[in-house]
Amino acid sequence: MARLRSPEKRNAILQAAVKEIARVGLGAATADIAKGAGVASGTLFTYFASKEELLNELYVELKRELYTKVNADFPQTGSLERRARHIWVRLLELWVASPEKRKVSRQLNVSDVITAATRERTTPERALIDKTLGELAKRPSLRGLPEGFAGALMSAMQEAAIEVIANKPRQHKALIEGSFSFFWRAVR
Amino acid sequence: MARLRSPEKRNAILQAAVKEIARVGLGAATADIAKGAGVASGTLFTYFASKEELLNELYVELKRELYTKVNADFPQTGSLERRARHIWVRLLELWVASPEKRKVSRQLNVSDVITAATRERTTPERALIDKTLGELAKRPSLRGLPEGFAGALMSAMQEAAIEVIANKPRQHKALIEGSFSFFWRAVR
Amino acid sequence: MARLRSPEKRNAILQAAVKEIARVGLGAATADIAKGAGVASGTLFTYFASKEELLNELYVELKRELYTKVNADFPQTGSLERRARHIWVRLLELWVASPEKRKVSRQLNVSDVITAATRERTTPERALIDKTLGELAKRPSLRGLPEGFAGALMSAMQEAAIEVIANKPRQHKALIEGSFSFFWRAVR
Amino acid sequence: MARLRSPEKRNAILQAAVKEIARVGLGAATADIAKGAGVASGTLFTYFASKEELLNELYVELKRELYTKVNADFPQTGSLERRARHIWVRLLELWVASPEKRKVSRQLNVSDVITAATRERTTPERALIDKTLGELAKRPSLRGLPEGFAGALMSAMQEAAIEVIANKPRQHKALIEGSFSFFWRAVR
DNA sequence: GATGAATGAGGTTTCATTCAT
DNA sequence: TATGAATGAAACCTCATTCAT
Repeated sequence: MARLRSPEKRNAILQAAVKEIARVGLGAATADIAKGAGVASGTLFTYFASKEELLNELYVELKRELYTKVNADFPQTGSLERRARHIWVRLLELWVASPEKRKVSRQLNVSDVITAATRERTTPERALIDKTLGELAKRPSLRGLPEGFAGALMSAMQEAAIEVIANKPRQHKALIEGSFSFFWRAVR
Repeated sequence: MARLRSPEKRNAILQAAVKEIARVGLGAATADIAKGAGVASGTLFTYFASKEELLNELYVELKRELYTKVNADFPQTGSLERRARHIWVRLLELWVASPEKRKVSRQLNVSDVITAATRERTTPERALIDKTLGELAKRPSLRGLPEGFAGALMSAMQEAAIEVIANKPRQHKALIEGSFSFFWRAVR
Repeated sequence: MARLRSPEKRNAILQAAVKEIARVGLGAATADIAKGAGVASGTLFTYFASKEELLNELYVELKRELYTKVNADFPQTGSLERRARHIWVRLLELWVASPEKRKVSRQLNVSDVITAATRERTTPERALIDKTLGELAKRPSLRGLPEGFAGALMSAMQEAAIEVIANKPRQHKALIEGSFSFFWRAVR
Repeated sequence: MARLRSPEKRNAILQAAVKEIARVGLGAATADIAKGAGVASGTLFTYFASKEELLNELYVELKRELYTKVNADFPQTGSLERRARHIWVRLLELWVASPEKRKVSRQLNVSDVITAATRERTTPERALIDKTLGELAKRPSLRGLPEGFAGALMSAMQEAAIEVIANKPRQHKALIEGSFSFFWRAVR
């Protein structure tokens, strides 16, 4: 048997990609990513057929990690507010903890490299979030606005929050709570 | 940059940059932008010292155009709601009308090419908007949250709105109004 | 190269090489050839020390197969014409039957990968053919022209014939016969 | 006005391509070709959009040069034999004079890089040759054999001749004449 | 000032070959 | 022996920028 493709190496490449892209943008050279991962430049392409594929896999990995952590100890039987707060708090905490990953996520989001198929791959992990968002969308405050608005809204408001929180990391706990209060005031 | 010979040519280049960047991202080749503007590839560099400068100038130009149109017939003596609605409606209308410009703005925003100095250059034109946002920030609903949150919030919620409106261009008037109602409900 | 474990695997690699080279030229990747042969990419190098060696072995194999089939039921005691016709017909039939092999042979012939030593390795199998060609060269029509011309001539005229026959596979029997008549008219 | 694309540079690249391809085959690196032509590696691509295009242009250039020289002082009113001999002699003389070009031509011919469209581009220059070949094809010796056979035949027999002549450059005049005699004996 | 050919570093990707398993 | 991941040198091509015209 030959050496097997190791998940460690794959992860090292993905991590190095986060670092490099956070530093120089999506134009990050695959050679630099490989070097950052401690593998030869060609090795990257045994794990990802092309830079495009690497970027798409990175997107999935980043989202999955996020959603997995949100899903852990999710208060499924809790009130709508409790569930919404859980999502809000978890996501913001994660973003505060890994600003690089958030930065990369944003770059991937606005670029056109991420295919629709790739985006779909993350839907299973989003089930709990989507269900909560769905309930939110039926609230009187959002009725009449198109489906999808609730989700876009939450993301957007979190973006706003994180932007501000990033500048005041000391108070992040309070700001996360405060921003949720505002959000909840709006949608409830 | 020295004084420029032909503002028309400069504008042609900026317009072509919007088209190209909307099409292929920030990696757009300066040669293609020049061709799109109907000038020689070298000419671009007599108007902009480097691609980086072109991008920064484009950012300023885009923001200025936006703010200028918001400032026109701004209801300075109107109520806070009236002024907030004016800003909301104008910005969303402009984005609906020029999706390419919005796409490019977003790309420029998340990338690191735009310097702090460049961002500051747009503050004068933002005076009326900032004043209104400042008043908004003092509302009870936003009190306790850091300065800047109101602005970030508005942008964010508009992002959410535009995302949804872009898919239903027919109903854009109603959706702009509906999304403002929601926004106002939250902050008032 | 040491003695080889599995002649089947060796043959599979050579066959796959024919397929791949016919498809994409001499630049065919060894990894693709290995895959086509159903072996691992590294395995190829236990049978052939290098790609160059593989190509040289392939050349020999192709020629040997050709000559072996020509030598089978060779009319050794027949007239010069009979023997010449036998060679002519057999070779053209084989080429018609395996266009891929012929294509590969041609590519190998014009490239510089095939060494003189390799070419020499096929001489034993060419004995009958060379003897016939030698007799041909002594004909009045070819006298005065250098040794080797007869052989080059036959190959060349067959090339011309096959080129045309390839486009009319239905009539190949008649065309093989017709082209031989012409050839014989020339040299007899 | 900027520097204009210079035919000299284009020719230098084509010549360098001949040298390099004759030396190492069609796998010749574009960078080496550029260096051989005394231009920067990128410059090659302002004259030829891709290596493929370079190869196709090279094919045309090589054929045109050949045919132009054959067409010069072509004995249009001469007998069929005279015209055939003219073609035969001229082509072989040119091949003897430029073995590198002939080698490259052969490589291009057997590879699949040359498109049908490219081949067609050389037909105008082939008019005189084709007309002569057409008359040849109507000779009793070739009647019954498909159209195109005469041309393929001449090329092929010349290939055979050149193969032999290349080894005896001293006697090339005599061998060219001798080989034509043989050819003519066959078709007349 | 305007032009666009020239430059060459740098980008992604391929591939023959090696070698740990 | 067989495997296929790992390697890194090239390969082709792009592109921001310069500069002769």
